[in-house]
Amino acid sequence: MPPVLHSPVLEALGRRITGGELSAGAVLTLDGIGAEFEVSRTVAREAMRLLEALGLVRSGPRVGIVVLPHDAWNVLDPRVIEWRLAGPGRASQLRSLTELRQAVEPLAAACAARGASAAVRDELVATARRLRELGEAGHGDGEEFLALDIRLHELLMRSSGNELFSALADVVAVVISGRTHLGLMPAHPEPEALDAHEAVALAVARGDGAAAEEAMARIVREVRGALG
Amino acid sequence: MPPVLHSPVLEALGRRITGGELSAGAVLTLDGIGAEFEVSRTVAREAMRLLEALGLVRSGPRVGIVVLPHDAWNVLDPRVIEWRLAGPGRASQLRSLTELRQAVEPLAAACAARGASAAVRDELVATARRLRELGEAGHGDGEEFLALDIRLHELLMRSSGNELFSALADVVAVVISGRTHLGLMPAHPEPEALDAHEAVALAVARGDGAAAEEAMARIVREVRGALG
DNA sequence: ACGCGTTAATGGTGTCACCAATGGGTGAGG
DNA sequence: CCTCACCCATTGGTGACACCATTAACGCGT
Repeated sequence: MPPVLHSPVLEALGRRITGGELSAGAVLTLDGIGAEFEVSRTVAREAMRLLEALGLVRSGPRVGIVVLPHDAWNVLDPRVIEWRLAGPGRASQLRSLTELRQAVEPLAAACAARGASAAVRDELVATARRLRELGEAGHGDGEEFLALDIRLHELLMRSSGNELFSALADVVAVVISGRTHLGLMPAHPEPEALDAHEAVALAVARGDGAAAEEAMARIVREVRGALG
Repeated sequence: MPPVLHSPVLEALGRRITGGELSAGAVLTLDGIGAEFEVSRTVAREAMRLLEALGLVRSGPRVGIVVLPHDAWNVLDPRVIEWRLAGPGRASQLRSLTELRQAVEPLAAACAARGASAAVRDELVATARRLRELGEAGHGDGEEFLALDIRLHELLMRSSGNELFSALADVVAVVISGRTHLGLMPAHPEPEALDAHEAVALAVARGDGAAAEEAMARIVREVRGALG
């Protein structure tokens, strides 16, 4: 709760490495980190341990802390994802993530059609309806549209009954958020996109897994198309 | 590798929490950990930080280290997955993971059909062929069959051209391995399963993404059916 | 000049003692 | 019985220290 995070160090170093500012093979030392961020060795060590757990660095005696090549990174960790989305290469990262969405979200929607609670079904159709209103009014790039879009996808993932899909809800949220904050979202969304969102909600509401899966596939395909 | 891990503490605590031995709300203290594992407070703190990064615990002054409910866990982290597969609830975990495979692997196979190198295509068909031989000879539950099965799926994921799918290759490997080591693998695999594996390999070899996706979907559907 | 064993410097690993901050439990007072 | 202020257990963070693996430099012999 106290956002007083003991590790702005981790944040800075993580972004620096994932952003390519520190490329593979670069070497850091605890003293260097401590000096730059004006922290003690202990907290530098803790930040380093976290970085190590994320697969970004590896440390050894006499060697210091060496930055690992990107194929050793824990690319599925939310922190790494966010850092990479904030740095250069965000386009490529966005493509990879969208491909993952393409794989997961349709199935998640199908599962949600089987397992969602009544309250969730209601909120889904209400959200989709409001989404259509905002989209047709030309606010497809606004904050409220964004929040509702995220909410709808999050509801679907979390209601899938699969904790792994639930965990990916955060990732999807970051991706959606990233898309509009990078200015890739049109003020007037494609009508078929709005149709598809409503179709997913309605399909889940009536428990039609196949239809939900198909409609969600349409959504993600459209998103993917928009990225090239 | 420096598997010379300074933190058997993390292993032990992680398994204890994910296994339910320490349920949500349980409280630990650094001194307690230090005393039990005979380590200093510093290393106990580092282990705790890692646990915290995995979403297993939360720590605060005067509060100690409280175990978080399972829906706060970082269920997509390989370590958490492995711990949970080793403890009770492995059946449920296996179901969730298989559902994830069902979502990801078909698309990954389709991508691999577009992006795999010539060497990979060759190895894929060779592996599938050997797999059939072993399966028909009644060694479907043997170690060599397992290794080849893992190798085939790993090749597909890693050749997908998507680093996120690559990262999931480890997970898939653990799942496949878990299935046979838990005795859920028949000595004589279903002929259609062998057919499907060969079909995937051949489809990828000739660059037919749609066929690869369909065949892989058949494989995973069969696996899922075997779990109930 | 080259190869190889020995030695020294480097920098992480782990421990300890210490102080600051915090927030939940406790008990006094209304 | 409820409120609220205080206390202190426990984490957060610092600095100094010993230890030791690894690397690089050195020196010796050929």
